[in-house]
Amino acid sequence: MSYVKPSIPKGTRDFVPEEFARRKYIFNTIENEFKKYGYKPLETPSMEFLSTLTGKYGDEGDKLIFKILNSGDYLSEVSDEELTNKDLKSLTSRICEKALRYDLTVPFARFVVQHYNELTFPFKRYQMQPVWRADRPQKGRYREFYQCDIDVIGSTSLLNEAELIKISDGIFQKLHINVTIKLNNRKILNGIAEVLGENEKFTDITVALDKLDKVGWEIVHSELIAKGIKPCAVEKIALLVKMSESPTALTEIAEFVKDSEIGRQGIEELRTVIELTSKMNVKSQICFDVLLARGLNYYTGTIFEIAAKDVQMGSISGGGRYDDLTGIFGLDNMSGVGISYGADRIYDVMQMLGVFPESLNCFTQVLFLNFGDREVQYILFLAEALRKKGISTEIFPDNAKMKKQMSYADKNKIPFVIIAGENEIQNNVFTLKNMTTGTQQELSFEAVLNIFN
RNA sequence: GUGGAUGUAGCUCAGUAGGUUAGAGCAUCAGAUUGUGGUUCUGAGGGUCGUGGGUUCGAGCCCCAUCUUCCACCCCA
Repeated sequence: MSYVKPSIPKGTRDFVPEEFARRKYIFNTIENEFKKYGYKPLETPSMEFLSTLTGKYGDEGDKLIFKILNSGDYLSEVSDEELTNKDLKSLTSRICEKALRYDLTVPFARFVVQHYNELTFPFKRYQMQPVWRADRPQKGRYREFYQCDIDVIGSTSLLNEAELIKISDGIFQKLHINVTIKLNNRKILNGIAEVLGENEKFTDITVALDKLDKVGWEIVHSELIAKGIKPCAVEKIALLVKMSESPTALTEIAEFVKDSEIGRQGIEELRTVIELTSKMNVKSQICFDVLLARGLNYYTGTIFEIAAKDVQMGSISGGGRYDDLTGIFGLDNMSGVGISYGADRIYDVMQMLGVFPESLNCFTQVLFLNFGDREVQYILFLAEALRKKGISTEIFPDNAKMKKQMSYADKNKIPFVIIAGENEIQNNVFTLKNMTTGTQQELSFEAVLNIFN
């Protein structure tokens, strides 16, 4: 008989009960914080039309979208000519009309436009669902992973930005992760490009600068030259890099872009956001970083990125303001701002830091040992009474050896075991054993219930 | 998509220069202990050495391909 070796696709994972509990803890913490600020839940389907997703994430992003083959005879409409030409772009659009979502923001934009008439603006929503990327997996990078997004759309107020920072701060405080919240504004970057006289090379410059801390100035320098940036502009960029490390970076950059209208606007916005958060009792470190660019090309204003301080891991959170994401679906003047938390990376970080509460390993509170049919009759009422009080209670299903049953309790980290055999029935009591201390006592029905108050 | 490493029991790994029946620890199961787990002792089960080819009298070890996982780049959560 032949069988397939059980395995799952690259970059996907099973979550065992203990992992699930820890993940749930992260989701709950995040969700509670979202709710506090009046964000409402939303879920969208795993798949969207491929046309909804393509063109939103840049060329690199488009390549990473998982496509879904049409059902049925999906080649019947395709001509032999198209097949032999092997033009992937036109061919995939013919045989794949659906794709797995790549993030939660674009489906959200689609949702807002589609349900425009039913929504009240500003609309605040949160969404915690898996997304899929055909990336090559590595540390902190999966092909299926969960994002927790909040967005507010239909408001240009910078109070939203400040609130998102405060929410992030609250979440990471609760999860015991020390973070740096990096802040920048796309308008400042636009202003810089304008001042440099390199408007059309804007993306090239920001992308090159974004990896400065990783690869160093030498490599960034040669990349800028290679992209055809004028030498005098490259010199100014070098100056900019120096400024970025200065404690008075904001003032210096403000001076640098003072001749650019949009640049000044960016500085103004950034100052407002920082001013607002300063009154919100934010504990995490907030820092302005001109070099922060972020790839997703729909951002137009504030951009955020959050990284854990004490461990080596890519950013665990990122987001920004987008002025025209709904435009592509036919709805203009709908500015939004949002941030996305990567649950899986947060999990990895917490695991490395060892900051998960110990209590998450405990599922069942009480285990009744099983000594046979008559004894089970005797414990049924107590088990029911405990469950009624909300205590997770198990009755061992088989009349197995006591050693096996005790061992089951031990392995499952069940803190209490109730032993009720012939002796207990005769005296109308229950023996309650505390598995942590190893002590046990005989108690009446009511006395047991009182212990679990 | 580019470059580099990796793959031996459920897990972590040994495996000497290619040579008979591939090992250990942990985990699992059973017993020591017929109403007491976590410690200890004894024993047992479990591997077509990632997969497919090739070289060789002979391959876990050498060669090729392929897949997996990991790391860096690209990009990102």
